[in-house]
Amino acid sequence: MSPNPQQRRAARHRLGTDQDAPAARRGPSGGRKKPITVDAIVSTAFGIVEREGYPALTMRRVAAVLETGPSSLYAHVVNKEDLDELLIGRLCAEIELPEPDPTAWRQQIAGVCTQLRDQYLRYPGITQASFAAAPSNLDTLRVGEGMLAILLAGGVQPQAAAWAIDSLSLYVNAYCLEHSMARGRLQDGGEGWVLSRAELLRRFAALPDSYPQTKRYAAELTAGTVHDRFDFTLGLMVDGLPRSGAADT
Amino acid sequence: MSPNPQQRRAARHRLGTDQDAPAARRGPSGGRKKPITVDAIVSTAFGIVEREGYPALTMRRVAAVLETGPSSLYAHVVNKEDLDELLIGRLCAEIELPEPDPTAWRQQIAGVCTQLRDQYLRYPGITQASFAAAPSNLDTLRVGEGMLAILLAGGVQPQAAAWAIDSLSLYVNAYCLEHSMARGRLQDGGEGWVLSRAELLRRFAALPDSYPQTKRYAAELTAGTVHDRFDFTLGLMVDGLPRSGAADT
DNA sequence: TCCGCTGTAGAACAGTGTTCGTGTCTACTG
DNA sequence: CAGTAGACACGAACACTGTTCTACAGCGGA
Repeated sequence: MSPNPQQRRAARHRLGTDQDAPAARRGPSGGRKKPITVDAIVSTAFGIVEREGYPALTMRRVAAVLETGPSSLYAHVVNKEDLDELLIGRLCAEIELPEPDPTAWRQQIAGVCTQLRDQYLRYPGITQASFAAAPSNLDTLRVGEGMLAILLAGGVQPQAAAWAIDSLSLYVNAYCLEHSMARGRLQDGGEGWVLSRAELLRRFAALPDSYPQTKRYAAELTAGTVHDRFDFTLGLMVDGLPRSGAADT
Repeated sequence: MSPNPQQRRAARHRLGTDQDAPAARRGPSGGRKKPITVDAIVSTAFGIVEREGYPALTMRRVAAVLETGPSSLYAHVVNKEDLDELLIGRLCAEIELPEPDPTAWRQQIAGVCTQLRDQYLRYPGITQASFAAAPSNLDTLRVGEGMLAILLAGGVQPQAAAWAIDSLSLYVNAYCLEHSMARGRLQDGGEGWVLSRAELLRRFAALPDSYPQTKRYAAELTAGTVHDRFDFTLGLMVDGLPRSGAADT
């Protein structure tokens, strides 16, 4: 048997109970010291993204690290899209989901989101892969399940909880995407659109008078760490959720 | 004088009051019926995105529509990134900003967000450009100014208003990006990850027992139009904003 | 008239993802 | 033990992408 990458990928989306069937790797071929496996590909891919950012993650780059040609990867991976999916799968698999505690559901849901954020930011730009990936992956569904459990334990109405998970995931993704984009813009170009706070304030002050509010509240607009904004928005979304009773914290 | 594209782009970010200086186009060169202008480039780019989606927007494609070679574009546009910026600039310029009405600030802010959403969705995938673009564009700042004015008129605390604008813009972008990604996934592949609601329900039902909440609340998770979710999240973010008094609507 | 300048192109370069055909080796089979 | 089937690896190539270099056209001013 030993499935093609296509079959393997389809299995990852079939959402069945079949447990991945290690397929009893035949003998590793020939003179290679280390045979090429899906896991090895994903690991080196993570290394590249962590060191050089997501745009540097090309098939050729991965192949080069593995000391082979690009075509060799296609025996284990359907696509670059497939590789992306594997990446975010492994990333989601490392998220720790707490046992739902009705008295601490806010902290718990924020904790999961923060974990996601930190994982995404650790591999800058990888959120692009997350946006492109279909949401029917088992690993991503696992964290969705965890978040749903937390919200339900907190007494959030099921419909609101379901939609809120979507919104939260989407926001975390977008936040990290923007973050990594800004970072990327910093380190290459650097021709002056480094956006330090002082610089931003100066620019806002130089705006024409048709931007009165922006000029007046420039301080507020540029205030806070980026992570302050993250916490603020999370609070906004979580605190507004309709609950069906239960005591508040 | 007649500025290079580089200078023109820098001017767009300088945020000064200088009014773009039409630069009195010298004679259009030679045998062309229609000379290539920045505006023509942007317009054809919009056409391509509207018809074929953002991934089809390549320099060569634009040049081909203009019946010329790719290199001709670089006399008017610094980069593809620059072209992207011009696109989202024009897109933002077409957003209508209402006169702030303290009694209708919720509807007004939702209206602006919905306008943005519909513009983005009209040109599928163009949000990618929006994420990549630097936020120091005059046109994008204009809608930021408008949103800020609405929120302040509604009595929202300045700091919260400032941060909320960021969050809202980010969410609208992310929503549209996800939407267009899903749309794109539909029309190419189509090998079965069409995610109709019935199909999703079937898949959730087939999940292993380690996903109890997802299985139980599959109906809620798949409920609602995509736009219902949009409205829900907007409400979540807007209703939670701290106000400094003023009567509620 | 001539010079210079601006805008238009063609060809080419360095990348990208992906596929085809071919080799090479292991592991099972007769 | 010999032989074959099949998985694996790989080099070369294709069709793209953004971008740059170079030369060419025609109009302005001197």
